[in-house]
Amino acid sequence: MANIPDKPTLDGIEERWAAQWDSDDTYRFDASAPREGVFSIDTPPPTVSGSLHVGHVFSYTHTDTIARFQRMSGKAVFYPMGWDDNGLPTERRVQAYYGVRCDPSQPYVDGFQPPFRGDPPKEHQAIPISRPNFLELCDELVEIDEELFEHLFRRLGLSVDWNLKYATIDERSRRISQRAFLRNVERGEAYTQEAPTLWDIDFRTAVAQAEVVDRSRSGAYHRIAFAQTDAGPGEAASIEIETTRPELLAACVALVAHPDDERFKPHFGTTVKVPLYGQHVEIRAHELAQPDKGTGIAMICTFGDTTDVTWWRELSLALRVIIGRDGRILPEVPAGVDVAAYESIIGKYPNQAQKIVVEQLTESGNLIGEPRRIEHDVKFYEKGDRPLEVVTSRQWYIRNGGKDSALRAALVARGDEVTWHPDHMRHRYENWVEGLNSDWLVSRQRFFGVPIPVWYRLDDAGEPIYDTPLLPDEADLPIDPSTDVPTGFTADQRDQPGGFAGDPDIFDTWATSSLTPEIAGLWEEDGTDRFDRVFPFDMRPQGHDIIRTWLFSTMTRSHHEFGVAPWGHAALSGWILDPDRKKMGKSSGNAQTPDGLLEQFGTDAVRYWAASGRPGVDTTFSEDQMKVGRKLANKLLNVTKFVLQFGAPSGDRSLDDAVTDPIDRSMLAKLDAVIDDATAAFEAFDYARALERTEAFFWWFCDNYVELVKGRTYNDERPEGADSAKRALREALGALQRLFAPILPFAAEEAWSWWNESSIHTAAWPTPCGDDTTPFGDPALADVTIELLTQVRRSKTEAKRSQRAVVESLVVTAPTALHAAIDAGRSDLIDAGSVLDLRVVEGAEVSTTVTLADED
RNA sequence: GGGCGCGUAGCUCAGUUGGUUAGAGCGCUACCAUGACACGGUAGAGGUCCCGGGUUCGAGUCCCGUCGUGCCCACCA
Repeated sequence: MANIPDKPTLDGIEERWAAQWDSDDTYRFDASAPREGVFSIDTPPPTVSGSLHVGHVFSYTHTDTIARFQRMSGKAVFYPMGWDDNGLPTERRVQAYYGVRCDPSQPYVDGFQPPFRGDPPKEHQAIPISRPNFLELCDELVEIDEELFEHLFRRLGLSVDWNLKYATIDERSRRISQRAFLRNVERGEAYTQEAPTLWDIDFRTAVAQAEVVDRSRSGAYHRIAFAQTDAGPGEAASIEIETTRPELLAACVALVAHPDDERFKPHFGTTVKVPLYGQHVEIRAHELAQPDKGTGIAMICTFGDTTDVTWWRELSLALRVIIGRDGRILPEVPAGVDVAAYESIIGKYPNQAQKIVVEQLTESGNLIGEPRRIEHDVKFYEKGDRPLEVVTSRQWYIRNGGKDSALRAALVARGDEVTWHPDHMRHRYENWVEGLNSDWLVSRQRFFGVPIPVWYRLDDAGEPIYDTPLLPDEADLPIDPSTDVPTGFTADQRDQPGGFAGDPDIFDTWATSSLTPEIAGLWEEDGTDRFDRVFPFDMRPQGHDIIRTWLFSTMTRSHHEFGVAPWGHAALSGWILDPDRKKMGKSSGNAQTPDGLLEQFGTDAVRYWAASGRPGVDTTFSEDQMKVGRKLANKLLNVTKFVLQFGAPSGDRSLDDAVTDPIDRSMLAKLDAVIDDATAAFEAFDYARALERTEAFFWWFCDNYVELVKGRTYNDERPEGADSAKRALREALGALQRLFAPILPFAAEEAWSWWNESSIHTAAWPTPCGDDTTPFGDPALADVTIELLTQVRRSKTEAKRSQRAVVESLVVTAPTALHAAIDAGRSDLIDAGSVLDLRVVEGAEVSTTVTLADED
């Protein structure tokens, strides 16, 4: 065709084809397709917090290969893109970018301009601004970041339908998030409760179990003597405990030992006096106390850790709270605690208070021996910098089986409705669900997020009545209870006794992103039947690190709302490892920028590397693999040019009639097996296997088959043979281009465009030429001739001669059974090997004798 | 402590119901300007499949165990 360039090149094809696909709407979802004709993808909305890294390129490429395969297989592919922009990451980025911080007590400033737009100097003190001003800046920055993300994803060639874009903070997401929550409230699946929870003192918000991580920190065991208040004659006068948190002595409410521990059995029910602070606490028994830990008896404080919470609750202990929401020791002296001693630690952070308390204990003689240094794991918020504290606060929860074994079992069973890729990832899900010990805490004391859509009546004293929250009508969603007024009230009743108050909190990010199927699928949005056409989704792609958060929370919401799993397949991507086998990430400072890689190697080359990582397997970052991908894409262009150059076969015959040469039929039979394998692999979400099979065949095709038959295509004296080869070459080429299209969308489209009118990405997925009952040819036949060709090549290489060197005589020894096969490739072998004389003789083993002509 | 992976050529990895002489790419070595491709081509060297048992006619593949390595969870007085 006329469109073949003289010099095929990969340079610039990304911009050209991305623009073409955009203007042609190549990837637009057919909204009229029936459910069974749809392949729907619950795309992970990336956190928009500044920059993309190689991990994004890796996992999004995997999904895209599946999307492209399904599209070519005839499905209407529903492939949306969302931005997860609500929540803490955005707040943090806004603070860092503009040099501000949110202070809800500040008044709104109309037309506020931040002091900086990007990179405030280090010494800059963040200026406090009102919540509405802060939210405006969030909206502004999110828009900038989202443009960068979209640009990269387009450059990466994702076949997303960009008309299906959403953001987790946009109006639709807020409406759906609030609607789903209100349904949970109505059905009793969501509830509010005042209880001790893990609390980040810097972000000043509660955090959920799923967001807690352990980090190793150094600490010390302090052995402390508690005086017994009612020791009998001759008994030890004190009981010693060990603790890593002596600063919590003032919060001590009991000591606890195991009920079977003979050492302490006599003391259960007696009391001791807490050093320094003087409060009397009882010695209690509880199964959770471990005889082999420390001295075998522990102090219970309200609250040092989550075990304390359990003890406090189950033993019905008193409450002595000393740590405030800002992490400092509270000014109020707890009941029974010595005022003078307590005053010395008021206002201190725990680590500061610990120093003071240890000094005081040393002076008082209650510290036994030297503190013993240890390394131990401490709970942190995954985004936080200081250890979590336990703070009592009122929060909203959604039931997730953490406190209900029947629900837990039901959610585990939902996991069985999903096909996991790879299968072993299901264990991570089950493991997590079975290990839950609390409900899902969804409220956060933050600013940029979906508001919790409830108000509370205030009693005559102005205290909220939490038991009967005031709920909005669904028709009014989304609402913001801090500005909207509940039905039956007027704005001037806000925060007045007898009036109402809005819930000040927002939802955690996961509470909204757990609804991505509903958001992308327009669940119960007016004027659309979209949801019925896409839900349950076919595919949920995501990283295995967020099984416990995103995957599980989505499952929970779908279980409550619809009673089904939200997708049929969950495809888990692995990590990127740097060459030292460590996880690559921003934190380790070794992340390559995706833009740089795409620029340096080309998109297809980077995608090739990504697609060579097996599903769910951690994959080494490898520029070498990208070079291989570059080479492959380049080869695809060049072999296309070469094959098309031969021209089309004459006549208009069927494939079966046109391809007469057994060697050609053998090649196409081999191709059939590849098509079958690649198709099965893609259907099973194994893009890597599909690529591997296709690639292996492709190189065999280029290096052996094309070399073998090219002489025949030039041979005007054998038009039948030439036509057979040309037809077979084109058949294989078209199939190969389509097999590669999901992985190398740009090179495949470029090569395809030289001889086809419409996009390869909407072309039909290739099907085999033959079938099981009537194979198109004998796949092994061509191998016989190619083995002989290889031996001829070897002779030339060993003689250090050019492959073009003339073979004066080639004598092939082979058993009679192979003679027919050798004969089938005889003329091709003579052409490809530059053989003057070929003789075949009978012999048990295959061997060749090659006699090269002298050099000129 | 519990769960789940992984250990095959110098490197990165395939190896699908157990079956002739264990594969690929990169790298390495030697060679080749041959009708598209030097971002090319041809060929070569290179492996006690972590180790030890067992099942089997036959084990890289199945079973048991050891070691190494990674992730998740629990415990963290």
